[in-house]
Amino acid sequence: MPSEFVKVTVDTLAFAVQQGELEVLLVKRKHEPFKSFWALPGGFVLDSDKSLEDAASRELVEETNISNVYLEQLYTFGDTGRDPRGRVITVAYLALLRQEGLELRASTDASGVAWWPLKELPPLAFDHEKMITYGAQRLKYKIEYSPAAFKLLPQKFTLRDLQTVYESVIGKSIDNRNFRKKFLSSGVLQELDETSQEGSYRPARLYSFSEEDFEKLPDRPVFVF
Amino acid sequence: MPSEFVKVTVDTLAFAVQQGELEVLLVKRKHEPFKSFWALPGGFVLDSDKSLEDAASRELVEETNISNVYLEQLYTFGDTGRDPRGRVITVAYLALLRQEGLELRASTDASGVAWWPLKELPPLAFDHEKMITYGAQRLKYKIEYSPAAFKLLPQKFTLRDLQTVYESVIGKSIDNRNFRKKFLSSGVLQELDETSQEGSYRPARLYSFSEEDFEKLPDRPVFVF
DNA sequence: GCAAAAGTGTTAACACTACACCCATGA
DNA sequence: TCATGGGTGTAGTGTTAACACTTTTGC
Repeated sequence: MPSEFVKVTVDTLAFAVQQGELEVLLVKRKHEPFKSFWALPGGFVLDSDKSLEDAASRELVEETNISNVYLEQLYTFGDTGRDPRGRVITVAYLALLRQEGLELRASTDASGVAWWPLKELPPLAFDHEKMITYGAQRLKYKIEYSPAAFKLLPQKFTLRDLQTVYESVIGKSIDNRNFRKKFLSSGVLQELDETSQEGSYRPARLYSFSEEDFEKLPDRPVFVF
Repeated sequence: MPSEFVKVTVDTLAFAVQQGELEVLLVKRKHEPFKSFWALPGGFVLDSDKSLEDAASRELVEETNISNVYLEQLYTFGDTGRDPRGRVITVAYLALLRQEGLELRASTDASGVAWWPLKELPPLAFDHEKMITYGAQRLKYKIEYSPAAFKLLPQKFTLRDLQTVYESVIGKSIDNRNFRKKFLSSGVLQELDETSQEGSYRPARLYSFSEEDFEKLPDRPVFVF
């Protein structure tokens, strides 16, 4: 076989925030190598995949039963020595999900599928720990200049929910008055006529994110550093 | 051959600013497909390449004689139909260069190597025009929040040089008083005891970029949108 | 009326924008 | 002395950070 042929896989880093914790979706491997280690869902790119994103999407459905998610290319890992079986180049994708309503189901190739808090990851297959560290870092930047946070929330959410997402992702607490002011004046939130009732205390107003209003925002100023 | 084996190439988008114009480095193809079209320098990843970046670096030397450049991964293109010969996945790299002092030399596989202004690109092979458009956009963002501009300049440069780089990349003119204020107060420039003499007018002070001072800057504030 | 989380305003420091003229040099 | 690009300051506006108490609800 000519040496320029290599194996290419796509792996997906699916993140979600649950109870104020940033979590990532992992599957438990049933076969060697790294049998019974946890790993990112993913697999080989096939000729039938029209695009790399299609391949990632197909693997995500097969291995976790999650479909119809927003995927964004993260990085391509291609150092030698990543896989004991030989050179494998992996294109990593980022997915941002709301956990509620998902029905995880492991494929027959896996002995489990589960959300893991980033702070308590199990031993991982291949270089997947490095990949997750990289992805979490990218998400941290991304949430600051893009509306990524809203992909981690249901359509209707409270300002507290939104703040919790930011705090989980960036790993710091934020002043709630400044946070609310910022978002209420940003023009990307629509105040709904509904409240959420979570306990025996004051109900919180619900908001939704307005994609159209976000697009209308002027470009940010030059020279941010 | 099992279908999960595919061909992978690395292509490099090498940018430089010359006379206030953002330019990209291209090579003229000697062979089919796209014979005599201009294309990005690049080629197949080999087993002997320890990393994708090594592969990009090796190809850049082979095809243009440029070595020792800073490379950064840009994006991986993998749709079907990119290459008439079959599925090819391409990992694109970004290189930021100063043109001065480079000795371009085409490989025997190419019939030319040259810098082309982004505004006057020739017809390009494969989907390379799309790749260049994407790379230019990324550079535009990148220059705003990172010290990328300094990679496009010699070690010693005038504030006018720096401003020209910014203006070429973002495609807009900038108020020179505000620009100077911004950078002089940013703490990343070191004023040198030298001036540059370019014509029969006032010589301009030279500065250098201080990587260490840049690293010392505090993290930018949260929520930039 | 108590427990729990929702919601609210002001001030001071800093950063950004807009804008037009004088300065230093070589020829 | 002139032509050329180098270099400078200020006022107004907007943005951010710091900071603590009142309100609403169910029980």
